[in-house]
Amino acid sequence: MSDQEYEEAGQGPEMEIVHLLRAVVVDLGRHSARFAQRNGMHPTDVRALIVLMDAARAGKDTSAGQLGAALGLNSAGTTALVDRLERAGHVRRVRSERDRRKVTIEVDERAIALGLQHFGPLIDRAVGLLREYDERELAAIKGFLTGMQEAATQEGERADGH
Amino acid sequence: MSDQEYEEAGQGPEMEIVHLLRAVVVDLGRHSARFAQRNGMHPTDVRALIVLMDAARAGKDTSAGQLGAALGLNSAGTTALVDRLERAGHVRRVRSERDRRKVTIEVDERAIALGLQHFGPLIDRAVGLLREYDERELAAIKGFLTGMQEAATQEGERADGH
DNA sequence: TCTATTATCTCGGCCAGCAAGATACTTGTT
DNA sequence: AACAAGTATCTTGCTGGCCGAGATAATAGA
Repeated sequence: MSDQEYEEAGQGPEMEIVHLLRAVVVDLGRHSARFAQRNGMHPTDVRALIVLMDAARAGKDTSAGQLGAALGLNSAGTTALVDRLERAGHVRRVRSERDRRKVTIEVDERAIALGLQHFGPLIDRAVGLLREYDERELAAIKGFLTGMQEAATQEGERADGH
Repeated sequence: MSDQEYEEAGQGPEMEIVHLLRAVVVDLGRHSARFAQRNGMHPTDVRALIVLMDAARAGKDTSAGQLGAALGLNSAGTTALVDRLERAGHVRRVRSERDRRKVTIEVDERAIALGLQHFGPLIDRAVGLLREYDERELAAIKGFLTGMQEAATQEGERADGH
């Protein structure tokens, strides 16, 4: 981004959308934070449940180590996280049969229901919004989001020296 | 969201975009977290700088209290936050002339340069992506993001009992 | 002036996460 | 089988962000 482009930030139609996306990220973050606080959880706990439920939807088990890696926690932090979630009844620890060092984390059905109760209305609104668009418009939205996702992950790899 | 809709989650074209948006939020969050860690900062510190720079772009001063309120911190946490940022040289405390109780927080030019260095490439990619779309497609992207922002904030108010 | 209000800071404590090491299990080698 | 090395998780002790309560200082109204 050149200095000149920065001077114009917030003015062009493209920059307006960039700022809008950032605002959406912030506001959705706040939405998650409210869910966390309302249920006596921390942001990390919510992120953990999302990771676990994503894996479950894909039909995969998640071990404690995988969960910690996905969240960027070390082993001690991961143990503390799972302790909190288990104490709150949101997940269960299950020793793996094959490799008895492993602990797979299972999400409790009530935690899923709790999440649906909070995020359901927001998802409904999103689906309702998207139903108003035709195929070309949906492709544009999808293309932009996909591009931003790639950019966000690639920028990270680039700057990390991978 | 009905149970039936949940069963179908991830399958319809609308739900695909919903999951995509969530993934974008997560990945952009990670991108910010990298910036934070690379500069010895915490996520809150980055959020604070964004709040301060947004206000500055709008031509407004930000007091310590306003900053804390925007981040959901109490006064003790806000003081500690500004202490950290000031110690790192990212901001300056300036006593207001009119109301000498107030402390306005000014962002140092080097912090702005640091932010541009990190987020600039990502913004460039976003602008580049958006330049490929025509007006109707841009309107669709903008409309969807605006709708999601409204939904995220309104859901919060609703459930908070406002 | 006296009181109430507002803005920030100070103090003490809680708790999430880290670093280092312990424990338990698995795998590869002999 | 026995031993060493590797792997997954847990334990311990500590750091530091944030909170609650209260102190300090400045402004505003009667």
